[in-house]
Amino acid sequence: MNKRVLLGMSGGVDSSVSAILLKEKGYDVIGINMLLWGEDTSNASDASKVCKKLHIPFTFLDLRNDFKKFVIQDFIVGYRSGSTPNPCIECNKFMKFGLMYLRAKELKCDYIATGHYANIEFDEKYGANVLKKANNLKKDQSYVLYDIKKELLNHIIFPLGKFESKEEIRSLATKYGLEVANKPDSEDICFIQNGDYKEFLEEYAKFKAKEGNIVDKKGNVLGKHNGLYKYTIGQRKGLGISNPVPLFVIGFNKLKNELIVGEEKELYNESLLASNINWLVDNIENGMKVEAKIRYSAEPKKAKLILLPRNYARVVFEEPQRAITPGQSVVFYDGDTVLGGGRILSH
RNA sequence: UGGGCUGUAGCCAAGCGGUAAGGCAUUAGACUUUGACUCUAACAUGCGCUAGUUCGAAUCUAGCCAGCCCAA
Repeated sequence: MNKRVLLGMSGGVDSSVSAILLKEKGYDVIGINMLLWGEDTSNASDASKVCKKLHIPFTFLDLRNDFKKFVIQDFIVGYRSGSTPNPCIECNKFMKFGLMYLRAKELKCDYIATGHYANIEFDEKYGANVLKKANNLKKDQSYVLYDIKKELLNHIIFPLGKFESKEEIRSLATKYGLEVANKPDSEDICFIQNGDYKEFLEEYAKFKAKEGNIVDKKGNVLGKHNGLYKYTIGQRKGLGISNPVPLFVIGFNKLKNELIVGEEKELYNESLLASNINWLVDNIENGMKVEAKIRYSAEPKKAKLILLPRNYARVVFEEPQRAITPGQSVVFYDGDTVLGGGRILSH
């Protein structure tokens, strides 16, 4: 009997091609579309059309309440506390590799699959299935997957992980006559339509712009800001201060409602403290050397890992890192293998 | 109303007779399944105003205006 797979389908090219690939490999595929936000069901109907074309069953899940509870709440709380959250990580943890997995078990599926760019392979060194970077490093999404449960690694398939280019995937979609072949890649935060997260916070979470001072490290007032949530560490745009050299946000003072700015060199720090560490492999040792990646689009950098109680860790880099930002995640790699990661609390 | 200094884009600022550097800010693209960073492009027919000298003036001269400083 064929193995059964529940495939998350966004209605885009990637997940649609994933359906083809799984089917070709002989899996019994069930397509599922999850509505996370808003009223727009066009993606669901795109996904449904693809399933129809490929003769696979299609199912639908309205997860909007859970999405609000797990992802949106975290996003809002993050900004309220002056940090910069990454909602994609929460979404993967709770939605795609949380609730969708539960649904898969209900449907008696052996695996779940998504169109993420990452690989899962058995690795001798760790004696288990591990999460690895995608072959196409430009599209690699292993970073946003570090917070899933380790046990799931035995039940996930990423059909696109081995592809070297997006073009191959699009041409496969064309070859099979999928209408979605030329849909643009999705970008930006999915629940924020016009790309303006500040507006979202103001309208949905009732954030109010509260004016305060922009100061340097010594406390000299350099200008005014209009709401700390509009800024993140390392940000340069939108300060409105004339200065011989560019100024960047280097910190916040929540109590005084002050934005602290400084020159680029002041953005560098050589260690960070992270909490809520999730491990995807077993053999982690205190003091071990890893490569640590501090944001989605950063290069992993050599660092030493110091394990602390209660799932905290300190990460000490060989070279100072630019703009270590509370709320973002640090993900640990051993070459291509994701060891785990956690949330940055401070530098 | 004696003396001195300054006046170049939203801000800072170079130029000191040969036809307006640069930085910040801003805007538009690129990059990107987070926020940022980064990259590319755009941004003063005009240099406080008016007259003059000159083939040619932001640059020299005169007057005026504005601001600052020193002395009364």
